[in-house]
Amino acid sequence: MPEMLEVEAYRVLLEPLVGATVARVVADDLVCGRPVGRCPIEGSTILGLRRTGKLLLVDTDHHVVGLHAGMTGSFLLDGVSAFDGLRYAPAVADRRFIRLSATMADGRLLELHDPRRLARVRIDPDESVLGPDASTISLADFADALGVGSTSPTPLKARLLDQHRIAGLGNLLVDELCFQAGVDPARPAAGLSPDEVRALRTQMRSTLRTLGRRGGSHTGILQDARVRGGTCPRCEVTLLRRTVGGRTTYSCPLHQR
DNA sequence: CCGGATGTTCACCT
DNA sequence: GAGGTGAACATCCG
Repeated sequence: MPEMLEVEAYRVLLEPLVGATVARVVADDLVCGRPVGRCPIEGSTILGLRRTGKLLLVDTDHHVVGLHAGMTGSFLLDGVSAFDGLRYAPAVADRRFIRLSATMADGRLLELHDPRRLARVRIDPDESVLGPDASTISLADFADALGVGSTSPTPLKARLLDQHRIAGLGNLLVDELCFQAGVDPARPAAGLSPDEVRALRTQMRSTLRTLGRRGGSHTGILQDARVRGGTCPRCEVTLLRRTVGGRTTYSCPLHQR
């Protein structure tokens, strides 16, 4: 599930916890791994919730807690998921996969559900390793992140997925945005013209806004065609299926150049 | 049974 | 140093 749109939904879900004091944290090896000793978050008061890219940041009066949902993690507040009522609701009901429970002093309950155990919880994470958030990155920083003008052969998609350069985009969002922008994700990012860079950023913002409203990363126009032999929603030709930037990539051979 | 999946990290190559 | 590849994590789905 989680690319930045889903993580933003988690942030909104958990926002009401601002002001709450954490009474008790029960977790497996994700956080406060030692069986003996207290979790350093117990007794802390939540001051705010932020997000950079796919990282959800909980500011408390003692520490910052970094919550990363990995590939299959989602959060529940008093049993309610951020996706309840939405079209695409991950199965979050299986209690076997609750990896962390945090009880507030007022009785409210925050839980992390994560079948594949790819989620991570970090105390005082190093936020400086993340690039600017994709939804707010400036044009200059965007061009910088792509390495425009350099001689690097690295494909556009690899640059867009690189969380150190731009934070928040995942495999689905990148394919969707390259499709919408009509750009081949395998092209060297460094070779994009200034006009293309500007257009790509505009498309990125619009894709994030549209899919965010619609319900997440998997609500793009390309989503249903992301199968072997899938056809372009515009041209009807068979989509290209390749590995680009280490991830399975679908693109249209005709209108993405 | 096998392959692949929305993510990250690390070892190991070129 | 820069990139790429494959494995690992644990589970589900086609």
